Amino acid sequence: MKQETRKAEIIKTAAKLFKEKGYSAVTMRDLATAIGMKAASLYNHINSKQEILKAIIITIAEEFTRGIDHIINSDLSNISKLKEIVALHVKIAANNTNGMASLNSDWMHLEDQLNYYLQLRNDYENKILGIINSGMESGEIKQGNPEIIMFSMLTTLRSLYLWVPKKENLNSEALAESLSELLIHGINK
Amino acid sequence: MKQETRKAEIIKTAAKLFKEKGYSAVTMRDLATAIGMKAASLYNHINSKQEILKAIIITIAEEFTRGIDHIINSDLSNISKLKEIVALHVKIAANNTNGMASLNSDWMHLEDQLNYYLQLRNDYENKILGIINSGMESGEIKQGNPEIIMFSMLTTLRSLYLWVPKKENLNSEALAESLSELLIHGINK
DNA sequence: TAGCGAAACTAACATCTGTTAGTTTGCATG
DNA sequence: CATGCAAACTAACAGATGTTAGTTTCGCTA
Repeated sequence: MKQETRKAEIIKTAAKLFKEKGYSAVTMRDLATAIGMKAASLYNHINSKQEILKAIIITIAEEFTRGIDHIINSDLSNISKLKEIVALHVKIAANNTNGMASLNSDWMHLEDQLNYYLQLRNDYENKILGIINSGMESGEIKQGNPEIIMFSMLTTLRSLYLWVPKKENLNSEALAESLSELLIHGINK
Repeated sequence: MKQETRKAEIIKTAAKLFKEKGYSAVTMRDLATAIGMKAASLYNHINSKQEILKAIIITIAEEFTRGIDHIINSDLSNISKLKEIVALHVKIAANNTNGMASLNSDWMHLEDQLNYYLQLRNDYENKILGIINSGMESGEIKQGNPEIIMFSMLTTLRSLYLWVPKKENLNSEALAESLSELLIHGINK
């Protein structure tokens, strides 16, 4: 097996540029320059611009899927499951800030993989909804509109990539703890 | 004064397309086709693609600025001010769903107006931070990291445009009420 | 040392892009 | 009916874009 380092470098650099300007506004010449080569040389390592986007987004989406399946299959309480979801998002956002930006903002530019991505996202949201509903039935969670709760929680978590890199002094565990506390108990004294 | 309807239609249609694919991926030919004219004809009404983006984003950003200044200058409690901010976001998101998408996702493609936009956004965030800090001092709000609270609240509110249009049966007042309750008191029973 | 292969390069392509110039159309007013 | 003007059109531009073809470079192994 050859070293995949060059391909990995291309994908990593692309994710950084996609975060700054979005997929459509980043050209293959931009990407090549950022790496220090000519655009045509990129094609020794990748097949298309689209393939780069797919590698970035699908990798993370599948990571989320594996994460939530593990949480769902645990025997934690519903509130604890939600806390684990917060921790999952904090961890992925911390490890792959740039990729998360593409997942959030450039998924609509997926071509062949668009339907697959949408399916993963839909399944993910339904699993969270299931936990919230179950928590309401068991009395752990206040009655309310489960979709509003999921929306609020998930948009906060999905936007973590914007915010995590600014706070390097705060470690992941502490951030996950603060966020869980906030989302579950609110701000009211 | 001539009728501004054609220009307004161009900006409104552009906002819709920008929401779907992002500023960079929407061409002037796409926009013209969506309206039912040729690309060159657009220039009888607008000066550049960039001007359209500016019209969309700066209009909303200034609306937020006016809104928060009004709230800040009221004599409401800090918690009530936060509730008013929620209502402000719900109202703007409901009235201008497509424009909010550009504000959130395409602000970095502003050229001349980029610094002005960033200044408005920064001022806005600092005003919210001021309310949260003041609420902690007065004992209305639990001690905690004010930036995490603001981040969580603001990312939820900024993403409302993704979600409001799906829930046409829910009116703005009810949504604002539910969201306030959720953000302030959390989900814990 | 010869030569093989990976990975860089130059050159070019066909198409798309924002925008301008110049022309035509058709309605409202004299 | 004549005419003036807003707003549409066609044609074209100069440059950017993703990608391919063919060539060169250079370190490793036989």
